[in-house]
Parts: sequence; C-alpha cells; structure tokens
Amino acid sequence: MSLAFDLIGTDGLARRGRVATAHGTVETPAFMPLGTGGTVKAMMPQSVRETGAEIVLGNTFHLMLQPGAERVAALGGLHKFMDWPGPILTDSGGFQVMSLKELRKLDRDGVTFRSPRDGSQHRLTPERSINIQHLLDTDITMSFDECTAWPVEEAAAARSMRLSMVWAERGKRAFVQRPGYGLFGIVQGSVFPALRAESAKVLADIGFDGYAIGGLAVGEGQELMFKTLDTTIPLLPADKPRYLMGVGRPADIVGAVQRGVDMFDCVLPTRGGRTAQAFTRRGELNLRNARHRNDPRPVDEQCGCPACQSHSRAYLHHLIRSEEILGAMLLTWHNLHYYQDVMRGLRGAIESNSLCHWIAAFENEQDRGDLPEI
RNA sequence: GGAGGGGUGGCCGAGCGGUCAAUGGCAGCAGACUGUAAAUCUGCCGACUUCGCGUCUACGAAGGUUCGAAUCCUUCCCCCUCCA
Repeated sequence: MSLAFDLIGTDGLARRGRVATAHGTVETPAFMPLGTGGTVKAMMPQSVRETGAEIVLGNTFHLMLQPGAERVAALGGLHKFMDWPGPILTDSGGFQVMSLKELRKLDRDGVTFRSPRDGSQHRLTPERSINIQHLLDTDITMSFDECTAWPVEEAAAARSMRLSMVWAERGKRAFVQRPGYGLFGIVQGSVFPALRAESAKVLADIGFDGYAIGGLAVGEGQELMFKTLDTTIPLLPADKPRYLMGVGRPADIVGAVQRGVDMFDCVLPTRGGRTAQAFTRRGELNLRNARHRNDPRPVDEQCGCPACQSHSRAYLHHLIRSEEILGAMLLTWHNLHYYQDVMRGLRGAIESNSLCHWIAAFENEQDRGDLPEI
C-alpha cells in the first residue's frame, strides 16, 4: 500500500501509531486542526505547527469554489499555496452533502450544489471529488460520501450508507496510487450496528489505506456515539489507521482513543477560538462572560501556550468584547495547544501502558470545574 | 432679536389618536456551537412578579381636549440650525 501505518504499541483497545505520508509523519492518536479554506482560521501556519499539530485538513468543496482546484494545482498544490509543508488530509465534500442540504440536489451519480457564495452551480461526483483532491495534492484523500444526518430511520440510513459504499468503490477506482499518498474509506450506517457492520465489510473488501467513521457527532449524543464505536471499531482492519470524523470535545476524543481510534478532526477548538469558547483542563469557559472581566489569571494555569503564558483572562475578555482580531488569534492558539496537549498525554499514556490512570486523572480534572471565582 | 427643527426606555433611533411597555440597531446579561454557508447563531433586556396576553410607573415638565394621548392643544424648560 502507498501509505505506511506503523502500530507502535497498544494499551487495551487504544493504539499508538505512526502514519508516514509524502510530506512527513503523523504520530497517532492525532488531532488534526481544520484548515477548511486553505487556512486554519486565525492562525499562522507556523503557529499551528508550534501547537504540536502535524497534519491539517483542507476541504474539497470550499477550495473547489474558491479559489478553484485547478488554480491551486497551477500554483504548486495546497502545501505550497497555504505554506503548510506537512501532511494534509482533505475532506471530500461529503459533509456538505449534509450541512448544505437546502443548497444541493442528490442523485445516484453525485451531488449538484448551489454555491452559498454566489448561487453558482457545482457538481461533485465520487470521481470529481477524488480528482480535486489530487489537484490539491492532498496526502490523505477521503472518499466522497453522504454524511448521514441525525435523526434517521434505519431504512433511510441503509439507503444513504449503500450509496456511500457505491461511491467509495468508484472513488477507489479513480484514485491514483502514489507512494506516501493514501485513500480512506468512510463507514456509514448511523447508529445501527448491522448497517455499520455491512459498511465496514464492504470497505474492507474494497481495501483502503485507512478507515474513517463518519456520520457521528451529528446530534446522537456521546453515549450512542461510544456504543456505535464499540460495535464498529472491531470490524475495521487492525493494520490501518482509524479516523473518527468531526470529533469532538476533549472527552469525546479521549473516549474514542480508549476504543481504538487513531485520528480526529473538529471545528470546536478553532470555531470556539472565534466565539469566546475556551477548552481547558478544568472544562469549558465562555470568556465573554462578565465574571472574567477582572480576572488576572490565565485561561488555564497549566497551559504553555502564548495566550496563557503572557495574558490574563481579563485581557482576553477585553479583546473579545472589543472584537479585536487578536482575541480570536490567542484563544484559537490556546484551544489548539490544549487539544494537542491532550493528544500528547494520550500518546504518552498508551506508550507507558497507563491509559486508565491517565483517563481517570483527565476526567477528575475536568469534573473539578473552573477555578474558583475571585 | 427674527425664522425653523427637535426633546422617546443605558445610548442611537422608529412611532405621530386606540391593537404601545412602545419597531430596529448598539451596549448589557446568558446560552448554543462536534468531517466550518460560522470573528456565527439564539434567548433575555422599565419595575414588580404566583414569570401568566398579571399589576404598576412610563415617551422633557405642567395643564387641557378625548371614551382613549408618546401621538392633538396651551404654557413653561432645554437643545439644534439658519438669518440679523
């Protein structure tokens, strides 16, 4: 296969691994910040790297609309274009099949979107999605799928999943194998174990460089999500990386790692950075709240990020209230840094076979809640 | 001195006889956000409150007209513009 995955160690179902791509290696379990439109919002590429992130996401749909895949290719590919020399994974546009429901028409062959930017029409098929990702020069290409919405009847979930499976196979045929580049299949089937099993089998038979679990964290709740992981993950090939798409809160990630997931992505740390939501060792904070107004303490007293090293909650609160760009920058930086701290902790714990203790301490700290008010 | 325009809830600003505790926006107080239509969105925002289309006090001040006034009239106070 063209994308190497080394399994370095395990602790229970949790795995410590390494994915080798054409643009560098990724230590897993890994969190991948979202750089949907060719930028991790509010962050310089170098700053993203400094948080510890080794790989970022791009998005087929967004880059297709602006600036256009062919233009990115002509300018040397996405790595050069956005100045991110490390590995890149791109989503296929499958999430937009769900999130842009009112702006698209789905048929068996593909999806026609109306652009949210200007109303222009754009067609995405499994082949075109793969082709765009080739043009972007992404290291890890995702199959074009339909992210099944929640809630959903089993029959509808089955239809949706089977369509995604047909598309996965078409994508596999369209994918051009190259050393250091890989294609991931995406397991669908909502929360129905039989559908997940069917989907996992179809994908394993086709053969992919990695297996993603899609259609979760769409409203079903953590308990159902974990249940679905419990039944789905054992059906995935053990020698390939597993990627839980769109997840999640730190506690979601920890629980999923414990169940054998290797890769994650989520908008929360970056979006939260722009909407005053801070993720910390002691839970979540809304820095817009008046109680931070006079607080000289950092967002997270244990954090080594620039925001926590040099700035008070009061200052961040002020920046956010005044809509200063620096507020979004610093808080995004903090959130990404904290997420990477969690991943570093998880990797270390698996290596030392102490994941249970690590998780107990993590949960304990989260449950303590925020620092006392001053 | 003359002519004209205006004073509305923390601020800006609609309303110009009833359906007005009074549109909007801002500020304020909270909430949401999970493969990013997101530096976005939602709720609350006179007082009291059994939180209810309940009571009270309210649209510069005081009187008046009217079944009924933020809206009409009179007087007063204060602002702004223009002309001398």
